[in-house]
Amino acid sequence: MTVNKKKKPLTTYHHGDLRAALIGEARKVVEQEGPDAVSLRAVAKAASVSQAAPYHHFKDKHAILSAVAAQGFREFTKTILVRAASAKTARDKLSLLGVGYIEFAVAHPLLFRLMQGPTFQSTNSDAELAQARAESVTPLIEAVTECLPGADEKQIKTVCAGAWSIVHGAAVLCNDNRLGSLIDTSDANAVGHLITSLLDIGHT
Amino acid sequence: MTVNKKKKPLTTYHHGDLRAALIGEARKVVEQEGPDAVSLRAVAKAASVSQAAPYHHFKDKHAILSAVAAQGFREFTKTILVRAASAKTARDKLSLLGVGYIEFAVAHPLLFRLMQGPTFQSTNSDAELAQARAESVTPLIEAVTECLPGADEKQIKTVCAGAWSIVHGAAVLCNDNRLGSLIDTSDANAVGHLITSLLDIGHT
DNA sequence: TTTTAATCTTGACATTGTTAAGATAGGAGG
DNA sequence: CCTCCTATCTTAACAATGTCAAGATTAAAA
Repeated sequence: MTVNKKKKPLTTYHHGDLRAALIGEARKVVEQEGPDAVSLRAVAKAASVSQAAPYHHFKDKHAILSAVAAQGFREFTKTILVRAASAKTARDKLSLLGVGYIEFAVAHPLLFRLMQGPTFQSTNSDAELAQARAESVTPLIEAVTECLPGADEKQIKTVCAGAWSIVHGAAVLCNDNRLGSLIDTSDANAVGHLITSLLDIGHT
Repeated sequence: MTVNKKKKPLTTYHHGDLRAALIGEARKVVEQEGPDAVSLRAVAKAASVSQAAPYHHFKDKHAILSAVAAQGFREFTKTILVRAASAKTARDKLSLLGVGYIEFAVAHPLLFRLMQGPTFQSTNSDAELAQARAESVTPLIEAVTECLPGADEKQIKTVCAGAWSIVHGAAVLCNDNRLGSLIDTSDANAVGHLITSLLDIGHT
C-alpha cells in the first residue's frame, strides 16, 4: 500500500525515521477518528512495522499521543502568531490572537481535543509537551502587556486570564457544537469584538 | 470462588436496582480516578455482580458513562440554581450562575471532565443526556433575558454566548490548573466581576 | 573485519468490551 | 398451590488491545 521511504526501494529492516512516522500515523488517526480511536498496534501496522516496534521510540502509548499533542501546540503557536502578524494596533494583535486561537480549534477539532484533553492533565512527565504548551501562552501575555502600558503585573495577569478564558471557552464550545443555537460560530469577528471590549474592563 | 451468595437480607439473585447501583459505582470511579479509568468489569465487580450483568441495563459501556454524565448535569443545574437563588438583582443572579458553574467544576473536576469530555461529542444517541444537558443552559438564557429588558433576541443570544464562553473557559482552565500562574483561582469573585462587566458590552 | 549497541520481530500474557447460551427468581394465570 | 413466562443474572468464550521478554538483524564504531 504505502510506498517506502526514498532510501531503499524495498523493505529495510531498519525503518530510518520510525519515530516521526509513528507520530505522523498517530496524528492521522487523531485528526480523522479522534484521540480515543488511536490503537498502538494499528499505528504500528500503518507504519509497516510490527506491534512492538514503537516501544523502542516511546515509553508507552501515552508518550506517542503526548508527542502528537506537542506537535499540535507548536503548530498552534505558529498559527496564532502568523494571524496576529497582520495587526496594526496592539489591540488588533490581541484580537487576532483570539481569532487565530478559535480558527485553529475549528480547523483541527480532534487534534485540539487531544491537546486539551484529559490524557495530559496531571502527568507533566513529558517535558517536550510542557514546553510547547507553555510557549503557546507567551504571545497572549506579550500582547496584553503591549496593550496595557503602565499597568501593574497583577492587572495584566487578570486581563490575560479573562481573555484566555473567553477565547478558550468559545473555542471549546464551538468545537463541541454547543454555541450553534446562540451565535453564528463562523463569524470570528464577533469573538474579536468581545476580546477588544474585555480590554476596557482591564482599564477600569 | 463464586459461592455462598445466598444472602436473604440484602442481596438476592436479582439485585433489585442494579441500574442505579452501577451508575453509582461508575460515578465513584469517575470522580476518584477519572473517566478513562472506568472499567465495566470493575464496576460490575464493585456492585457484586458478574461482568455481563450490566448489559441487561445498558447497551454498552458508553451508555453507563452517559448516564453518569446525565446525572452530573442534573446536579450541576441544581447547584447553579441554588447558588443564584440568593441573588437580589438580575445581574447578581447572572454573576452567581457563573460562580456556581465554576464552583461545580472545581468541586467535581473529573465528573465535569466527563460531562464536557470527548465521549459524547457527536453521539446524540442518549436522549436522557441530551435533555439534562439542554436544561443546564436554560438558567443562563433566562438570567440574561432578565438582565437585558427590551433587548432583541440576537443581542440576548450574543451575550449568552459571551457569558457562557468566559465562564466555561475559566472553569475548564481552572480545572486543568492552567490559570494558576495568572490569577488566584480560588477567588471566585474575580470571575463574577468579569461576568458583570461583560454585561456592559451587551448594552453598547 | 569484528564487536557493539540500536533497532525490529515473534510470541506471549493480562485486561478489556462484548456476545452466546444456560441458570435463577419473581410474578401472571390457571 | 402449581406451571409457565419473562426479566435478570451467571459462566464461558472471543477478539482486540497495551505491554513485556527473548531472540534476530543491521548500522556503525572499534
